[in-house]
Amino acid sequence: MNRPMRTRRQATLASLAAELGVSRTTVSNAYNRPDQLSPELRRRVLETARRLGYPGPDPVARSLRTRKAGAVGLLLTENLSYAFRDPAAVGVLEGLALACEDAGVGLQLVPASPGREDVAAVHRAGVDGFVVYSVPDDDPHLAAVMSRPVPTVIIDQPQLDGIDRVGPDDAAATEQIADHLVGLGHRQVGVLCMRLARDRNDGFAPVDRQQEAHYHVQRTRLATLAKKFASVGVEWSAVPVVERFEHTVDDGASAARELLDANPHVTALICTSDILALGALAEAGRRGLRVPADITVTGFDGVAEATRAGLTTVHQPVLEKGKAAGKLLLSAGDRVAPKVITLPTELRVGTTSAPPRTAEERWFGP
Amino acid sequence: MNRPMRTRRQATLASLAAELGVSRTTVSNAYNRPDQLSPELRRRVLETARRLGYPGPDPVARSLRTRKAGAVGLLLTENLSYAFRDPAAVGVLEGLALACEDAGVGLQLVPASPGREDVAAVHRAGVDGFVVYSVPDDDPHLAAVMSRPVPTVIIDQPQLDGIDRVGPDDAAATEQIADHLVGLGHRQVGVLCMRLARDRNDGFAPVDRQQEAHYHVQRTRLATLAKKFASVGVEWSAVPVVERFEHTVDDGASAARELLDANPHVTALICTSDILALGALAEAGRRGLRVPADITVTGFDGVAEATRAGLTTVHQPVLEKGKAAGKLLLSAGDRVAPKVITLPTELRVGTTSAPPRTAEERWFGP
DNA sequence: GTGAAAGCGCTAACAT
DNA sequence: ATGTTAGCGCTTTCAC
Repeated sequence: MNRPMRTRRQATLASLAAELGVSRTTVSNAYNRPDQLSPELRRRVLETARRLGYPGPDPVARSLRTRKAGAVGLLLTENLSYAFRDPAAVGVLEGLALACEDAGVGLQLVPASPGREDVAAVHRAGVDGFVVYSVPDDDPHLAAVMSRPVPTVIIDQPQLDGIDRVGPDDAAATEQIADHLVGLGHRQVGVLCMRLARDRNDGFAPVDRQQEAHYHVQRTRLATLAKKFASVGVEWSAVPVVERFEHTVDDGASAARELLDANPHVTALICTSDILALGALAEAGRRGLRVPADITVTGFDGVAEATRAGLTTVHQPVLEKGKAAGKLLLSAGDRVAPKVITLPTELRVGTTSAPPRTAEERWFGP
Repeated sequence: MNRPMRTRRQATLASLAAELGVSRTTVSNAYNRPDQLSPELRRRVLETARRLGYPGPDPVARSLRTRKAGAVGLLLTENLSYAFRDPAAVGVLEGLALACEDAGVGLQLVPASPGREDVAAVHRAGVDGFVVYSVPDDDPHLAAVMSRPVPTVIIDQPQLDGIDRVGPDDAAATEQIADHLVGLGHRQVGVLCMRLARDRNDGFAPVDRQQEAHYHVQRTRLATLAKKFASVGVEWSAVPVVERFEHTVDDGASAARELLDANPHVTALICTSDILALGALAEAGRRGLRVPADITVTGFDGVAEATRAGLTTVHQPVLEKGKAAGKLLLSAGDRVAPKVITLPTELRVGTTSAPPRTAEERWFGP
């Protein structure tokens, strides 16, 4: 199994053909169309190839000629460490990888961290299409992807005219949660949300920042909450919304702390992701608040760990989302009109939501 | 942001040059070496490019010319669903992705499921090198990778002469666990291990199968256990070893069940992975066995979930493993002799290991 | 069943 | 600062 280190290929299809005294076509056929030449000749070709150390047709040259790279790119403008630690993201990745494997094409993670403004990697990626997963609408990498003449499908966000997209109906999903909370009687609520824009803002997010959010998913969820609560007389501009740039359980906890320190009378913490909610749960415990007796906490996504924790949340099928995106991309040639796939969501009421305590209960115990 | 659907590029560097009345070099320079031409001319080039819908130099053609694909391939001969559900594997993937991102190169998952004998995807992948993660030594995809004239580094297994490798010292790590168990006084032990070969065998693995295992990691761990326990008088051929093809918590549980049904007197369950150990823990609970009072359970890997469960295990730095592999691969040009990186492991004694109960205790309670 | 011709689209010496 | 030349290694009609 030993292998010499060489940086330059020594044998090519042409040199092999010369050595054998046959045409390049024949050698090419030996690899790509075995039925196009006699078994005996093919055997000879392959045998000579081994002797000369010819590793078979160069994939890049082949791709140039056939105009197929045999891979799709994945653009993920998130810190990889967070992406791989978020079960929802891992689920999407798994589904996408599955779809690619089924089709026998590679899945290439394109290097594009949020900080790096360098978009060259997108231009250099030898892929037949892109899947873009949850990036802000003003991301330069996204613009680079859009400038490439290959099919693209976007997962979750942003929503772009004429571009295939797969994602849940965020407004409807958020309504499910909001209705649940409103029904329970919550009026003094607080919100923990993910990054709203590319600039870092760990703290309260005023209404204008909410409305101008470059992450469509967060914008929609907040807007829907605002609408729902306004409809029962809650003045949204008075509702505390705490934003976190990073998406970790610890950030969820610190956000909850910040919110509760400033608004101790809040009866429900609405989180725009399970990860943040898990952190909120931890912080509630730390403060000696019982969930749901003293405070209600809800999440979003329905990841396994949240289910185990009994979190009230809206579940969305993340694996299916990745799979659907992959399939959509790989069948892009067959279509002409852009396609949007909306995935079903389901409210899962767990053990972290209940009616708010009354004022008396709050002072004198249940 | 709308974009026409076209499958064939309409403008090329050459046609753009013609339109502008300049040479192709100049256009190329406009993209790749801005300092090689006047800002004014460059502006004109880019402007005309936009007008003609020229998306910039074709990545594949550029790769052919420069002999750089700008991506590395990852060969993972495991069912993706299991790979993405194993925290250790996800950690490796993350580390590798991080290293690639740092270097600005893509990371391509090469489609190669265990079942699929089709090796073509390996030949078609336009990559500058491969990382191979934990595959059996007789895997046809591995052979295909080795036949390609690009640098390769292997994570964990197999060990191949002349090939870069990064992994823990499995023998030493296993000794740490074995010493711990032997020291506690365990002599009647059972083992739960992962797949030993490409053929499915969910059940007991006789000694010869253990010794002929195509997965070097499992082979080493079993051999080391055999040696250690033999040294204190335990007849290894009498030690039950249960193998599982799939690597899930449920499979760990069912393996534990199978083992304990046949060998109820076993005082310790040694698992060759945390995932299997987590399953064993669950099964112990189901049978009403207290851990560690009634039975000791140990794992291998030291993933976060195992730590949370208090599992006694050997920790290995999975993230660093992936990172190291990536760096090694990306610096392969600088070296001539193959390099092997051995990562440190650390015994982490948790709350799942204790001395075995004596015979009396077993009958009359503690 | 086999070969000749014609590029795929680009970059990198090396001139000028 | 810009152009000329010479391929990178391969596949694919289309003849024979």
